[in-house]
Amino acid sequence: MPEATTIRDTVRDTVRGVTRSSGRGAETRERILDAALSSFGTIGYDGTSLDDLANGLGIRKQTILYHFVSKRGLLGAVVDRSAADLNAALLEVLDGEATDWERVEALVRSVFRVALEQPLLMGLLREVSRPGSPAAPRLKGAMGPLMDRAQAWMEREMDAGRMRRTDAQLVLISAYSTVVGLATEIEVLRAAGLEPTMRTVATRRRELLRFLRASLDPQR
Amino acid sequence: MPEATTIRDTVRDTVRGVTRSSGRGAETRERILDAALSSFGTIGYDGTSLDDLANGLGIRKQTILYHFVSKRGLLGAVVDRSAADLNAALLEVLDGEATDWERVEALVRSVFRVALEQPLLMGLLREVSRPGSPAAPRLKGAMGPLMDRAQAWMEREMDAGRMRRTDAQLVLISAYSTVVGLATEIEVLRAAGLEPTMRTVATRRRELLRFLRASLDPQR
DNA sequence: CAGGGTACTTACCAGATGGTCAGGATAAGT
DNA sequence: ACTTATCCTGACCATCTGGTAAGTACCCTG
Repeated sequence: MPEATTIRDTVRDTVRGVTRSSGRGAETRERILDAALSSFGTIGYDGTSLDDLANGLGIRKQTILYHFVSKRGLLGAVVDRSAADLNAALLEVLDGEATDWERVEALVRSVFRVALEQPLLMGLLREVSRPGSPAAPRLKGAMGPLMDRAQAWMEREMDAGRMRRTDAQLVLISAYSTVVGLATEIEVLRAAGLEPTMRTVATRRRELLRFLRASLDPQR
Repeated sequence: MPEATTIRDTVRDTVRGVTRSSGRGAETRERILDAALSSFGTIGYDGTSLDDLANGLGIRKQTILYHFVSKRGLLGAVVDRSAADLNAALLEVLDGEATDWERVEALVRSVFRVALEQPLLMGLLREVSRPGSPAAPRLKGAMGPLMDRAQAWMEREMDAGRMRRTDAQLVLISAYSTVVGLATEIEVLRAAGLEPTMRTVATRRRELLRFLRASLDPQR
């Protein structure tokens, strides 16, 4: 479509103007990350083309490559930033004053809040937790320390008798995949023409909490 | 890599011999479907190239296109066959003599058995239940009738007072995404270096049954 | 044995993809 | 005014993509 050139240039110049008037450089980087997260999380990594991504932003593909070196680099950066977001949400709780079961509940609520506020992030998580995903090791690297910390905390609780003794890692993975499954469920609901309600999510959360309680609560 | 030609030709001729000596035609079709299921289910539709698929089978890409016309056609055929497998497993139960709650339990067990025996199928399900997947409508078309039938049965049960009155479709979707989530969990477990045990799966199944019981059992 | 259908292949292609390279514009430092 | 670093772009490219066209080898049937 050759006649689109005018429009494209207009868009580009507009964006340019905006970019230039406010802070430089870093802003473009963030916009690329946002768009990439959205695209990776919905149509997937392989389904995302740098050209399309750039066009959607009124930018040339080379700009993306300038900031992130390669498509993989972009994926890595997206994963890193998303993992950092998740980390921040969880650390807030882990550093909070809630203890014992309250803390577990606070963690679950925190994760579900993130899942609701940033559905794109869940989409990315699902895309990335696929076997053979090029970013799987990256995610593991970014989320691993937090997982280790959570696991260590759980094991301390077990030693102190405040938690029932089980395989902490297994429980964590179960919880993780429940949350990712929630993302799947929401998408399937949408595909079936049903808008996901608060009730669906709340049900899942209640289930997860019950599962955790059954696994961890020493009283039961 | 020009020197690979010799090897490739050798492979091709060997395969040719095998193909020709035993049953013809239809066998190749099935082999392609198997490989495609595996590839779509793991690295995804976009990540799968017809050339790679063909090379893995010692076949030319055009053979695939001969049998399935296009890449989409191949995906459609894979989805159809997989849906037929699932349908068969479920119909066996739906046509069986189990009634009421026993039937629900039998259905769940049946699905989990399929999930364990054919993990690839679960991978495909996950790939396909992604929003915007090119095969989503196809899957809906293939599985829809069964879902409708299950839903209708549930509503009859509700009318008869043998099931608690709830949104049947919602419950079905919940159950569906639990199973797909199971696939995710198994994969994440593998990524974490843990072999999924029978216990993990059994736990999930128990949870799903409890959820269903809580939703459907009129006694509770 | 001629003819037609089936299964598969070689040869080829247009378009898209990720990526390279050599700049151009702008702001900041000297 | 000159340099330098940052940010972004146009031109270009090798490779891979799904897909088409034109065969070839084989089997079955009349």
